[in-house]
Amino acid sequence: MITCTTYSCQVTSSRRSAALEEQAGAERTRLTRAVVVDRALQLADADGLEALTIRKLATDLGVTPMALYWHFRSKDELLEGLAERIWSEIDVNVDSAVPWAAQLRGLLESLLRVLRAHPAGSEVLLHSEKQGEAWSNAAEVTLGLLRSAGFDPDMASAIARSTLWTGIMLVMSEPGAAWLTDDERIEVQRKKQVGLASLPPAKYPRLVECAVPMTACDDPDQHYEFGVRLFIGGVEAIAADGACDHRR
Amino acid sequence: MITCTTYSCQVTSSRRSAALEEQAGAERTRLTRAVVVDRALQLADADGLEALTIRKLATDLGVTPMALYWHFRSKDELLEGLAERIWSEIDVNVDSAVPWAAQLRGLLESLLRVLRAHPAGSEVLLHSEKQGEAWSNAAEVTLGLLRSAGFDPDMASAIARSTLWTGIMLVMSEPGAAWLTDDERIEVQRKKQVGLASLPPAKYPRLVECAVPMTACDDPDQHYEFGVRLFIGGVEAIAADGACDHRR
DNA sequence: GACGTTCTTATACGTTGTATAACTCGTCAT
DNA sequence: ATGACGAGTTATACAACGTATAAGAACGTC
Repeated sequence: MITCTTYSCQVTSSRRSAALEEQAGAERTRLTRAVVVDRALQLADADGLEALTIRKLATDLGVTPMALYWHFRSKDELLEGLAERIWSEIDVNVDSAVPWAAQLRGLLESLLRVLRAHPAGSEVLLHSEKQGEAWSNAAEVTLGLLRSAGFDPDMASAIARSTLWTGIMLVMSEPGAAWLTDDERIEVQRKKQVGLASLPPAKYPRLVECAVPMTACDDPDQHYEFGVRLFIGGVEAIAADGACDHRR
Repeated sequence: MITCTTYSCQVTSSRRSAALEEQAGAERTRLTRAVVVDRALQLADADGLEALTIRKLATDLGVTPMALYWHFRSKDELLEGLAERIWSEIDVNVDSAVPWAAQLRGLLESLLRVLRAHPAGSEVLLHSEKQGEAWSNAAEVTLGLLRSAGFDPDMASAIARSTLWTGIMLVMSEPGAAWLTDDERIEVQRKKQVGLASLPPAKYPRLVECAVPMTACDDPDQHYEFGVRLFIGGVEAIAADGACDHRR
């Protein structure tokens, strides 16, 4: 019996033919949580999180949509899997010899590296519940270095949470619309620029003046360096400021 | 002729009866962009942005879903309307007599007031294109005070953008799941707390120790005050630090 | 071979955004 | 008054989505 659906055409009564396996470069290895998460992350990174649908993911894996529901109770659970996967990529090895601020900066930069490598990453983390093992590891390390620095649990928690959110925010706020071709992105930026630049200068002198730096970003690294300095500077200011909050 | 659909029952051949207008407290005033945006914001704030659907909004207004498409080309355009509406609520009157840092703090706090008043606000702004008039006003004021403080256009733009994103982030990162009843929210928090507290203390000493402050937030104001201090502190640090960036 | 567990498929339902075309109604020129 | 016209609304339909349900295939163990 041959079933031919919109998802894929494959022989189901006997071993799948090698020819069919090759088609579309579809791997016919058994499905696994890890395999599904991998492919899902690739898809989301390539076309945006909102383009990641169960059906597309399934056809991409050469499988029926419902096949995924054996491995994940729901799409939300899959997204949790994505989040955990992303957390697991961040490098939590810190050099405990350097000052605590440098350690914290290292963690934030590691987070930024991962999120920049995964265009869909920030949005995934944004909606995740944050309670898996990989998250726990990252949180533990962060809290550890802050507690060792002398912050009390309340302050350490607040700073740790802020670190995560700062990372997410920095990536999402990088000027330049996400997942468009480079040409399209540049075009969109240009359009926004002229939009600002052609505002009435009498009413919006500053906005007109800053049309370019408000919309574009010649060097992304600069954007991130600014953000990291802002955050670390703030934390140091708080550390110096509230000496009473410092008691362990 | 009487048409009776799932959306509403109303006499269409003659003037609508007063009795029908009263039902469900439905206002039968002519639809307007402003009216639609108003109701949409109410709906989104009440049940969450993902609960705001064209169909629900339409029945809520006592109208067919497609009626909304006369006033908005698409749902995205409606969301842009929501964003503009939210921007228009923020108070951009700053006391130019006080130091620039205090002015900036005032703007951020104004933004926070609005976003805290609109539970759906942060998510709306997160996806908005930010190019309406209300946005321009806010951006102009922010850039103005920063330029007057002596920051060059690049730095002023970076700080202005950061201010917005900090506001969004602070609201989204307030511990406590959104749009649940208070009881449910407390229950969810308790569940997360025990989840952390019951982790192996040998492997996660800090996380166990900080289980409560990492998940709960006795006083939200404290969370926001911390965030604002962190941000302003960072900006001041940058201002003091890079004296070379200070040339106007 | 028979069987139970593990995985996959087939089919179907309800909900979403919205394209298309028809319809209603107030306004105004005739 | 009346016919035309455009602003505003409705009726109907479609494709895509997440997923419930039940049936089927594959495979390790006896």
